[in-house]
Amino acid sequence: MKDNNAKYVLLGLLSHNPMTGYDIKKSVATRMSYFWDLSYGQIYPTLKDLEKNKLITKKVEQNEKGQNRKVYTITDAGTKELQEWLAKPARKEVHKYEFLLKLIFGDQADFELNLKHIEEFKARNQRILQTMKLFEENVKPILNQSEAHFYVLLTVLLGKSISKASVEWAEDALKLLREHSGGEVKT
Amino acid sequence: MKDNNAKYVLLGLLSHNPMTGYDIKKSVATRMSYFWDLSYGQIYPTLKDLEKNKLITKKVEQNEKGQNRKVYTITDAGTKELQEWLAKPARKEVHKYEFLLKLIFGDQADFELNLKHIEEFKARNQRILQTMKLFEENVKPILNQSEAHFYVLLTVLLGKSISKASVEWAEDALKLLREHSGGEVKT
DNA sequence: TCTGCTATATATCAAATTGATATATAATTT
DNA sequence: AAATTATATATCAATTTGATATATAGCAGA
Repeated sequence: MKDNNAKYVLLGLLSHNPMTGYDIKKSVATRMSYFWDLSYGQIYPTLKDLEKNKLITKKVEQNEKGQNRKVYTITDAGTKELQEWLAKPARKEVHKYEFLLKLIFGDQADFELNLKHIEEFKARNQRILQTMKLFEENVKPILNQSEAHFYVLLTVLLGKSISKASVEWAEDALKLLREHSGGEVKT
Repeated sequence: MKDNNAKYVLLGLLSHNPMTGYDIKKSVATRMSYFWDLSYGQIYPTLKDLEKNKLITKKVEQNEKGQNRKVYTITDAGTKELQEWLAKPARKEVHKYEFLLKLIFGDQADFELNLKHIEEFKARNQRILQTMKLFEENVKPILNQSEAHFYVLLTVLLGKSISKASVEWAEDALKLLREHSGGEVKT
């Protein structure tokens, strides 16, 4: 079977709770919003694939009201596969900062435009920072309830640190840019 | 023609200097290493496409020794297209932290494994931090030589801030993890 | 000298991913 | 009553990735 990260995200999440594809999408979009993303185009085919290979099992919940929910549960083989993957070294981080792509060509644009890109980046990171602080507050009181919470906290703390550093950079960059553009050169 | 970021990376780089596809690959891999990546599979087809649409022009350098170099130069239409793109708001940042994917399922692994993932992340970021410091030192003395250098500096400063924050997080996380695993619970 | 390694340079392609869209129903808001 | 949001599954064209193929030059070391 194909060996992509999506496979292990699903196994990992299902190792905590049985879930539907829709649940998984939501889970990734909240818990992992800072550092990962999965589309339905990855989730549903991968669920099929995992089931075919007996790493998870499907149970169709007959629901009178609404769509039938297909709830997936991890198997022992699935748990083993997950643990083997966890033992392998991680690949290096991948980043895409589209705004830096625009900023690095800032000499081709005018001052206000460059300011705007930085300000929008700052605003995005302020929102993320707030979210991370909220997550932190929510997880800290329930740390003792489950071993898994501790690891969620670690990931949240990285998101918090980086978004904070990003906001601080933005403030410095705005200052530097204003000096660079506005400041007359003194004798 | 297709409208992807690769197109604008090429136009942006060619707005500074005429280059070959190979030069572009190297340029992205150094200047932009922190925040963007382009494969040959994007570069060569996009160069063809840009030339067909007269946003760049090709000049084949007849080289007795070695392969012929195809040097591309941006046109006025290309410059205009670049500037229009620069004026549009940037999309939000995309991150992939594979090690966090492993760490967030840390309850399924053992202590040493989780430590190892954090340590490797720390090492990666220490290397990046050093590179960014080097870039900073190299660019600062030549800031007055070209307007473009100032914008490169801004991007380098963000890479520096974030890799520094990442190293610091790693140190805190290692401490927290050791406490979490090793510390006996007191009355 | 020749062997292997690195650098220059262009090019392609299978496999994976993205982002959008389609379908259907329930619940909630206006 | 209509519109919007939420739940839930599914597909697919377009794009991106990562690897590989091809060819030549230059250099280090055995």
